[in-house]
Amino acid sequence: MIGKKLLEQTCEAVKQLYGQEIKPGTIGLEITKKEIAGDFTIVVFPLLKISHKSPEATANDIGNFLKASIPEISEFNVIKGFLNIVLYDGFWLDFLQENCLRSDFGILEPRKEAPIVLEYSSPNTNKPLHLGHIRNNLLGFSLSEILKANGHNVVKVNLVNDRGIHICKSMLAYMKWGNGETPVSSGIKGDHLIGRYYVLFDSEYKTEIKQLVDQGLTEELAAKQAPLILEAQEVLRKWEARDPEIYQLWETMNNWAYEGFDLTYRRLGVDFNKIYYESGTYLLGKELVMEGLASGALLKKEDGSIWADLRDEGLDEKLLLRADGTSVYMTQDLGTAQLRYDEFRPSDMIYVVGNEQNYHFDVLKKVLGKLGKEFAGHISHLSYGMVELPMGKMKSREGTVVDADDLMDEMYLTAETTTRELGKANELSGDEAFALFNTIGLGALKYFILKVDPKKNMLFDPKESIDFNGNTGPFIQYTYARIRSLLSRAQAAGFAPGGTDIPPGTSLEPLEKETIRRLFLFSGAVIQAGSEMNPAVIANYVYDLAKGYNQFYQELPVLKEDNPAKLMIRLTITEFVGRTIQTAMTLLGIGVPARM
RNA sequence: GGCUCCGUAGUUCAAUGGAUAGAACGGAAGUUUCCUAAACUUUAAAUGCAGGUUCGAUUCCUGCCGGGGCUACCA
Repeated sequence: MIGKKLLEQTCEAVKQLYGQEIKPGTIGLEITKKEIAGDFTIVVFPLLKISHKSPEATANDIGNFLKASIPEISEFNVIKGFLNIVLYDGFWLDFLQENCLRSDFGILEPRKEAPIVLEYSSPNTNKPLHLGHIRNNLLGFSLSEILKANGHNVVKVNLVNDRGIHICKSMLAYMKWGNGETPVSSGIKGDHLIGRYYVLFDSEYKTEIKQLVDQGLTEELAAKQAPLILEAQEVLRKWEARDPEIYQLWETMNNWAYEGFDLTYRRLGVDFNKIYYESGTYLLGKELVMEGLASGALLKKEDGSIWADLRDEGLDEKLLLRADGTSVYMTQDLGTAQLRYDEFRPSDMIYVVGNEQNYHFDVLKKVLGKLGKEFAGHISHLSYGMVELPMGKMKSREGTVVDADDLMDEMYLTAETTTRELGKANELSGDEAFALFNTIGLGALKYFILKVDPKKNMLFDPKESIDFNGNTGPFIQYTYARIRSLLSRAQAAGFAPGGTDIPPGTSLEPLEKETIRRLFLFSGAVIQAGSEMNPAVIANYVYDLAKGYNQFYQELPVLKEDNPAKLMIRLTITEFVGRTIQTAMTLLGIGVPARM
């Protein structure tokens, strides 16, 4: 509001003073830096060409104009080309009183418009979820919350890769060496049990390759001719032909995986509105490919395989259907996209997928475009960086994968140990303690992942583990718990935050005003996080808010303040900060405890 | 090789082209008869190299050096 007014009036000032129309976008409006007197700063350097005056003179011109036209402005100062504007404390008090009790502060009303379909998670059924999936799931869930807070209607979808050569490998290994083992008989979580057979396949396969190489074959040839891989391919063909025995085993093993995934998802706190299965979409993909072939958009090679030629668009040729008629990853993604479009008529389709698949999504969009799908232009890819370990990339075959379930177990244990060491679990019941350790442990993990810009690779050191002090989830949770504690004391003493008792004309102390200014910035952070598809914006915002409040809390008495007006202002700020921390953490998918 | 992303304190992360490059951890020194010390305060410490555009560059452009990813009839 005030920001918009400042920009508009600055444009008006330029028009009246210098006789030239400019767009608001050409002016830089910022929050004044902490060390400098002021609330908002307008950078006038870009206007010098129009004003033909020095930076100082230009800033003074505009400052005088704004002060005359905007009643909220009490004064201004100029440092070089920076026009620092100071608002009356009354402006900040009004803002505080109007918003402190709103549960929807910073959140936009849902709009009635076509939904955004957001795909995330996308597991393979041949192995359990790991740290990379955790980043994916946390980003996807948080992004959905952020988009909703921006007024969008969001449909969260999961696409399970339940078919393909990878699951056939697990199945083959199970048929050969499984001896009828089940999650119940072994006591192993279903997804982990399947993962074992995938690993087993891989090691046996490697052994075969080595033998063939010893017999004189090249590595490449050996990998193609090893009996196990040929058998796995045969399993895939049988599966596509709906061979009853194979099909039944496939259903059984996939259900093991789903049971395992459900537990992991529930614990992580993520969910979906709809789950797609690749087995249910790849046939539609095949149809689309055949249509594309008929229309001449695609081409068939001599061996019968079908391709998209994207060479004139800067990419290469892309296989869409193998010579034996079986489909590939791209085939089903074409079908899935079409299915989603038909089902939801979305305004946009967002895919949360690692940056190693950037090329895949370039190709997907181009192929859909070639097939004449206008929704191809509404596909966007939230491409996130990899999670690296100190040793480098995670490799399932080398056993350096950080398992999602194990990691959550460790976080829980660390939370428990730390809390007990601090003596803060003594008065809790068993259920309360369990809930608290989960909240803290997961909060630490989630914040650790989400505070990093999604686009960037990030490092995770399992040995160093995740800290609970400093710029962390528990730090923010702790700030919240102290606020809740203070608020319940206030209630007991008969004080109700809300600011009705604040006399007009009350002045604010620097720490009070600074905290209110931080609260003021929340709406902008929500909008920025949404438009950039970046939860880290919210994470960094809420850390800054909590950090600032801790200083406020340390330096200023609230309930022990003698002056009733000051007491009310500080209590109201406390209430407002507590609500905003909770809202922001909800956008990240992180819970906050009433005490810790 | 081609395409692409990334190089910021010892370490992990910030910084719509704007003021003196912010935090946290680790290091050094402090704060508790006071609303929860998982906190707060003080302090040392960084933009890979060389050019260019600009009033102004960590940010944009070029080259170099270093690292990741893709370049599959895997997903």
